[in-house]
Amino acid sequence: MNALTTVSSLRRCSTSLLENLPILQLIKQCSSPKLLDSALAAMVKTSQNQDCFFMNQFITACTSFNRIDLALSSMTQMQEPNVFVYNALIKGFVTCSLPIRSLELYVRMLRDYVSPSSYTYSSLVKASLFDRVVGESVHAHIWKFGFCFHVQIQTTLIVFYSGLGRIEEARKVFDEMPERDEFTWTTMVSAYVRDFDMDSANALANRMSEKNVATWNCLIDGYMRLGNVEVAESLFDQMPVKDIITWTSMIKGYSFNKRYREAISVFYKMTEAGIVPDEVTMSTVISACAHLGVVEIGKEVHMYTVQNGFVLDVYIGSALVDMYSKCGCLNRALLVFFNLPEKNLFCWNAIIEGLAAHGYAREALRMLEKMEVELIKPNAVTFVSVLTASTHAGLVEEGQKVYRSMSSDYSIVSNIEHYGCMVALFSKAGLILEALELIESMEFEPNAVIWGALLDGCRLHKNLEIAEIAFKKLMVLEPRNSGYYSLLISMYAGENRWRDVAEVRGRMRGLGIEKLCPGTSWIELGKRVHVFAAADKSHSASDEVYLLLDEVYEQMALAGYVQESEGVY
DNA sequence: GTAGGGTTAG
Repeated sequence: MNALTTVSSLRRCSTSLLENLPILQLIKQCSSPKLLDSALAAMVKTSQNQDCFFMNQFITACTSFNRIDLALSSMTQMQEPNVFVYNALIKGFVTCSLPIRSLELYVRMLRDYVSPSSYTYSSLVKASLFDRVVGESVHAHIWKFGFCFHVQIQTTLIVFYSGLGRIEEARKVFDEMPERDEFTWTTMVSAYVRDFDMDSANALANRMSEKNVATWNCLIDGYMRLGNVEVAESLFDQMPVKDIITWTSMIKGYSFNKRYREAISVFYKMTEAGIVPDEVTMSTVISACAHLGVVEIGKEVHMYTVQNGFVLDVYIGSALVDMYSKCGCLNRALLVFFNLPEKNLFCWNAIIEGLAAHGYAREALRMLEKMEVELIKPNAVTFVSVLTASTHAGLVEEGQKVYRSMSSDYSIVSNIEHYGCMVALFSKAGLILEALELIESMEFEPNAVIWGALLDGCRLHKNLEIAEIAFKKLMVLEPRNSGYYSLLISMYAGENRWRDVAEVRGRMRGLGIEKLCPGTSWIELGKRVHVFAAADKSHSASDEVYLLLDEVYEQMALAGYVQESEGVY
């Protein structure tokens, strides 16, 4: 027997296998989107595609593989689809983010005289979350078909109205319900929390016979979001039962309020209390470490996730990438990034921002290309990173190309940050007029960052004329920022215009503006963070630091670095 | 006989 006959006999064999397998088993065993086609073929062959029970199962399977097209076409072949078939497909459209199509199918269902069930409306309310009028029509139908007292449907309606910010409507639904369960109460409390109305949220929560954990959690989250950490803390202490969401909400809340140390300490307390954290907790903690720049703790937390078998999901993944790159460990960030089993937009943004921050502009640009190849659509944040990197590296053409592709290929509208990047890119490259033109083309008012970038470019390229224009604007926007004065003073001094120097100095004095307070950097040694400023001699720890610094300067000089002393006045 | 549906942490 040659190879060809072996294959064809195998084929025959597998076909008959398919035919003999009970159809339900065949559908349930579909482990890939392709197998759905053979399952359907088998059903059509035996006319089982007319069976509503099987079709319901089949459509559900299609939905899980995102093959809603196949589900629809197979349903169209049916002579008498029943409510189960319609419901499966309506739900399928919602799951596949095609809400309008689910509504169209609903209309067809009514035309076919198939009576909707409560399941139909659960899906439909979800489908109408995007539009007020649609949702209201669905609500009307819910009344018309007698589901106005159905607890679960009414609860979804509360979600619907509160999502549109129509809290009074949501409350009306709540009040009109003849019976409510725990979910209903929590949903309504959560609606008030989302509306930042903690008084109403509290009042309602206190009317519950016993607050459930979800409600407590909801309130904690609300107070944290409003910056009321103390109340959140007291709720946390008061509540009788805490779950993982409670602990994670506290960690998240502290981070939200920039109290990262407390966030990390809650994490340790949680583990000491024997509560096992999950992926959400871990990514939150890692991100707190990133904000603090505490790489040692970050590593410890990273180790913890590895040792305890956490799934390296996109949240933990992007948090780790961000943490390592913010802590200066770009290599580790890259290592984590390339080993991620799944990467979403956030992971890509984290690594691109990391590369950009470390000055690897070309690599950041390459990453953008790679991400496009992997069909992840970049967003506005991605472009800010790439453009910033291009600016720092002076990659004018590349930056411009990326900027153009942002609007033409991705229809992303430039925000003020993108303009800021481009103005800086042009200014730094000496294309001062292009920068000015871009500023004038903006559809919103340029801010101080933009004029500041232009001013800085003018200093670099000695364009006093436009520097004065930028300075004038900056005097309106940020008249008390001493940096701009210093910049202009140094430019006048460079051209020996001492009278102008004196004039600007006089203005500074007149306004009582102090000299620029120096920017600071910090470094983590062991588990302590040390803060440095320019020309800082306060580190009495040892002279070694300064000796090392001298050596660094020397190496830099050897590498061809010329210190820019101009402009220091 | 079918569906697992509404609340809280990214």
